[in-house]
Order: sequence, then structure tokens, then C-alpha cells
Amino acid sequence: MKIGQLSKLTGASIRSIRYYEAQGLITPKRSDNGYREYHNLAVEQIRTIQFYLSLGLSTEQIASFLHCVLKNKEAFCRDVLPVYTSKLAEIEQQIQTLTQMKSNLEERIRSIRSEESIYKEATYHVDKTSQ
Amino acid sequence: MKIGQLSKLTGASIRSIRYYEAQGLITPKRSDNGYREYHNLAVEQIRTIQFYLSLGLSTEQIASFLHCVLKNKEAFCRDVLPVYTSKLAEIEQQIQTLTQMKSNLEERIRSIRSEESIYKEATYHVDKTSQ
DNA sequence: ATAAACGATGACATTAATGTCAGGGTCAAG
DNA sequence: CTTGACCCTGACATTAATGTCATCGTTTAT
Repeated sequence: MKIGQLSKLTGASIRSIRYYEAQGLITPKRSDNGYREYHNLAVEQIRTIQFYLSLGLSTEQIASFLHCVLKNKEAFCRDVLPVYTSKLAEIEQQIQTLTQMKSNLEERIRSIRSEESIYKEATYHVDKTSQ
Repeated sequence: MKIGQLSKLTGASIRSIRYYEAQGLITPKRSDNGYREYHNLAVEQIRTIQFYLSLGLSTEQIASFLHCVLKNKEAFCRDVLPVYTSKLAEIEQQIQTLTQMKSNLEERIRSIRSEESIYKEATYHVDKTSQ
């Protein structure tokens, strides 16, 4: 099949499919006219790529084990596990950073609210615009 | 003072200080030779900017209330609160997304580990490389 | 044969803050 | 007067995946 149909079947944009190819994630044959020609299996391959992308993996990480995953069941591909665990650690670090930012923000908000109520009391008589 | 000293006093790179200026966050005078000339207050201003950046705010968000924060105490600047709360919502959304990715990854890892142990049992006799 | 629909390539844009380089001025100490 | 340390501006690079053009060739249906 040609790239347009593959795009429709998978939901991946034509641009994205070409990008995956540029990243070495999929390698279609070429017809005589230069058009990319995909087997039916490519549908599943694109879906697999999208699945890993949705897990937050980069195309580079996916490339590191895709050759294996495409030929075996994921469970039998040892290469997947270290990528998963290192990605997991990365995500946990990001969550931690965001959680810290969140606490800081909440603290700022609390602090402002409490000081603002004091401010409102103290200036109630001149602060007629504050409502 | 000139930009080099300001950089040393604040830890912000010269490049970053110029960038803050381009974003309208700080506006130094210019000497006759064209050098940026900062008051002593600029040290505190840069630190303030860095503080807000560390909260995860963008320079654009900071710009939206900095004029106020620099002249008043934060608590008296009403403009800060909505920026804080919208940033907080944004961060919470990011945390939620990451948490979902984390669960998915953990599930994948669990699934692989359990299947792998089955695999190892079933193929133990041919799998001498697996430790 | 022509127009519409499709495919190809290549390039630029997006985002945000920062690094880094090039090609210059300025200034102070020697 | 030269050297080194500093400053200036402008520009390109970084990251990742995708969108969106422009320009061109191909195919298909009328």
C-alpha cells in the first residue's frame, strides 16, 4: 500500500510516517515511480511505534529495541526492559521536580492569600475597587 | 555596575541577563560607550526573575506581573495570583500525564518480568546466556 | 489530454532559555 | 602602543516531533 492509505489506517500523519522512516524505525520498499510501498505488516508496525511514543519514549529509544520487538513478542525482547526502567526513572525525576514546583507555588499562593486578607482589612476603607 | 559584575553577583549568565532584557524583564541604562549600566537594585531584580523561573514560570508570565512585583511586595500585587493558579493547574496536568505514563511503564515492566520468568522456565535448557 | 488527487523532496516553523561564535568596539595597565 | 579583559550586536545551535509550504512528478478518471 502507499503512504496515504497507511496514514489513514493508522492515524499517523504522512509527515510522521516519513519522519519515522528518517529515524530508521520503518523501511518501506520503493516502487519504480519512487513511491513508498508498504506491506500490510506496516500498519501494525506504525501502531507499535505510536504505542511506544505514547509511553513517552523517544524515537531513538524505540529504535534501540524495535528491530527486536518487531520480530519477537515484546516479552521476549530483553532490550526493552532497560529502556523502560531508565525511562521510568526519568519520569519519576520529572514528577519529583514538578511536585516540588507545585509545593512552592501552593506555598506562595497560601502566603499571598493570608497576607492579602490582612491587607484588605487594613485598607478596607480605601480599597473600594477590590471587589 | 556592568553586566559582567551583575552576572557574577547573581549567577545568571551574561547571555541570560541580555535575554531577560530582550523579554522586557529588566531595562538597564546605557553608558556613553554603549555598555549596559545597572543599579545595585538590579541584583535583586535578577534574583527575583530567577526565583520565578525556578517556579516554572515563563518569562512572558513573569513579565505580566513583574512591573508590579518590583515596586510592591508580592503580597500586594494582585496580578501574581492568577498567574500562580493557572501555572499550578498546568503543572498538575503535567503531573497527571506523567503519572499515567509511569503507570503504563510499570505495567509493561511487570508484564515483561512475569512473562520473562515463564519464558526462562520454558527455555531454561537453551538459555545459557541469560545469566 | 487535462484536471484532480496523490506522492516525493526539501525547507522552514514551532518552543524556551541558553550556549557559543564571529567580528567588532572600549578601556586599563604595562 | 599593545595586550588582555571586558563589552557590544547579530546570528546560529540546541531538542523533538510534527505542521505546513513550495515545487515537482505520477496516476487516474473523465
